[in-house]
Amino acid sequence: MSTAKRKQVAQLAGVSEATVSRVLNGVGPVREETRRKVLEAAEQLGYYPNSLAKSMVLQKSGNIGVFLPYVPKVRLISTYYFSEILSGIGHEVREHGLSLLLQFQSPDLEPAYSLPFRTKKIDGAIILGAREGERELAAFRELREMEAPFCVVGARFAESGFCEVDADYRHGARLAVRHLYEQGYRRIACVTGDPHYSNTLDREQGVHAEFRRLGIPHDDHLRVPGNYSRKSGYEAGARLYEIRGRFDAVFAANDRMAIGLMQYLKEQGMEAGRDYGLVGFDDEDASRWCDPPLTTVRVPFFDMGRRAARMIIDMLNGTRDLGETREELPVELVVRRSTARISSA
Amino acid sequence: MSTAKRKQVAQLAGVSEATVSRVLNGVGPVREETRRKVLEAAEQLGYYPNSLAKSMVLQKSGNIGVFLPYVPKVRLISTYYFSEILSGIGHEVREHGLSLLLQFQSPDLEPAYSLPFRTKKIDGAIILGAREGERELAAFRELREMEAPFCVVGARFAESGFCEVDADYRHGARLAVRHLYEQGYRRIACVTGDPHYSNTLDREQGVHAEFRRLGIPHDDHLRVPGNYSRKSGYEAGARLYEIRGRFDAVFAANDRMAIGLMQYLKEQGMEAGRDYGLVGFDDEDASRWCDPPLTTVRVPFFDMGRRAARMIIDMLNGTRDLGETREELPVELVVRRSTARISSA
DNA sequence: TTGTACGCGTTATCAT
DNA sequence: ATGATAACGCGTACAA
Repeated sequence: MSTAKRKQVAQLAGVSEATVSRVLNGVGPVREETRRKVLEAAEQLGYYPNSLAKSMVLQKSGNIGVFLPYVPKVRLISTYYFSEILSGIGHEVREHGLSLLLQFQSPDLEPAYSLPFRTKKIDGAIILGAREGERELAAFRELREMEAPFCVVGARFAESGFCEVDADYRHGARLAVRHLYEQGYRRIACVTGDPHYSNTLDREQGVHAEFRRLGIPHDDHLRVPGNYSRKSGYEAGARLYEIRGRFDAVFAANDRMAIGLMQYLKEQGMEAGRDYGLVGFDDEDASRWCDPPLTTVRVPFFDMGRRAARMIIDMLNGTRDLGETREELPVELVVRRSTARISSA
Repeated sequence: MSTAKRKQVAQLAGVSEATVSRVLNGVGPVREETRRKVLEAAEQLGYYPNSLAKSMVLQKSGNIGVFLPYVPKVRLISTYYFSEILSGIGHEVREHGLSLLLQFQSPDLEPAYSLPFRTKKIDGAIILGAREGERELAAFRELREMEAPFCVVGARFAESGFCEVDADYRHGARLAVRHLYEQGYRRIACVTGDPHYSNTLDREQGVHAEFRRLGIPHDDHLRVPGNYSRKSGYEAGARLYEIRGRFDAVFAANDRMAIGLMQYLKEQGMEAGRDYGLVGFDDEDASRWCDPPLTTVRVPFFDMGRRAARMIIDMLNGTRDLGETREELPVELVVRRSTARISSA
């Protein structure tokens, strides 16, 4: 392993260690010739500064922690979502010389956000997939009291004062419902998501707000609970099939459920965009190529990641303070064939 | 932020700093009462050891780097693959007190595997999505010369001496072809993947080996190049449709392409499992719920991640040496409806 | 069983 | 423009 220390570079260059640092960090005045000598020596010795020592003296690790929730089936459920956000974070963070330290959450333990801060492993944190509840809240309060820079992505907390980057789910849901309405659908069923996430409620509120605006009466039979898995969508399909006379369209809280539902109904001979309207949420990859392609609401996960990273970076630079900042990125309706206008309207 | 140092704990407990360390690290003999006092003091002060200082003196960062390849559309192409492997790594690494440092590769730059080693940011590395070619090879040789522990996942390098964890693609391809044959298919087309990856060749070799064994003649028209994207599969579908009389089944080098191809042919009225046989590779999520569900070869990405992590951990512990170790995890044929036995065989 | 003292490789301050 | 030197917070011989 390379084992050249600053000391040796200094000796070879015939200068002091301090000068070596100055040259390599580009600080302070340095005679051009000295500079050259140092650079040469460093090059020759294959010297690379030890980032641990650097971190030590600077009192910052240079990493930002990314907390991934424990989902029994991350692998099955939220692949798309997290990959996108992570890519966004990585994209933003790359040029700033920061590193990402992945933090996998443990199953039933309390969320352990503060530990890596306490041990100085991370300077800031981005928290993904936070759920509602007192436990999360307590963990966040702790972070706030420590004045630890952190940003929650994809969740809203009533008692805020936290930094949050989210999408405008409510508006997205309204767009979706409005679109169904404009396509001639009137009896709109709603497959909801896992109630542990704030954005599940957001979507539902959006739906109902738009119902009110459009004068669509509320029908509790048309509300089917799901949990964002494809399976739960499939099962929702089954439940709705039993009352197929009562709905002519479905709003599903995410694409996976929409696709599961579409599949069940297809097995019963009902085709989305022909026998009923169907709109999903997220615009994940599969939505473009399921059959028929799914109308959905595009959520800018990648940008959410970027934005969150940006915020943390700013906080670390002192450019932004840690206080409440809730940002909701806009979503966008993506119209595909699953909501073709019904002829018999 | 928490700011209690070891010194204060020592004072409060009325012992020396060394003793504090001994207690907290559980080394050396310590009188039980001393132990208790120290623990109490630490608790009371909210003391957490500074991992930077610790790393500094131990000369190891405690992180292992995970290199993600630069793929213009990671987001579209390889989500499933990487999520799985990453989860596997995380799962294995969690209990060992190691952290994962994500390393996003830059576009056209040389692979920069060695830098984080040189700067002591990581103690070991897991490299994902390595491509064939002199550049990668040079980068790996450099690591080897540095005696840096690293493990390449999902790739094979002829000049090895590297540590590699991979899947038995060749065997998987043979299983797939054999299955098609057993289902009565005889004229098997082959949609290949991106030739920059070693496992692309592996699969193709497997196919041809099995062709030979079964006495299936080689027909170059039935080989359609793809690049693992769904789009390329769709296009392959178009090409094959033009010569639809000449093939009765398709082996696609991954599921995404298989699904794209299935989609194109469906648009032309050809149904997989009825009008032709279709088998994919990977067993990604979507394969279970496309229509018809796709017969495919399951690749244990999650386990590959675990295994790679395990190897690095062992290397760091000195339990395993850095030399050549190529491990190929077994794959498994998953039969679904896309290869239903043809009736007219 | 416990304390003393040194070193890990930097950055940054203060002289020079 | 450059050189000493003091931290940074911890592990660990070695001494007691």
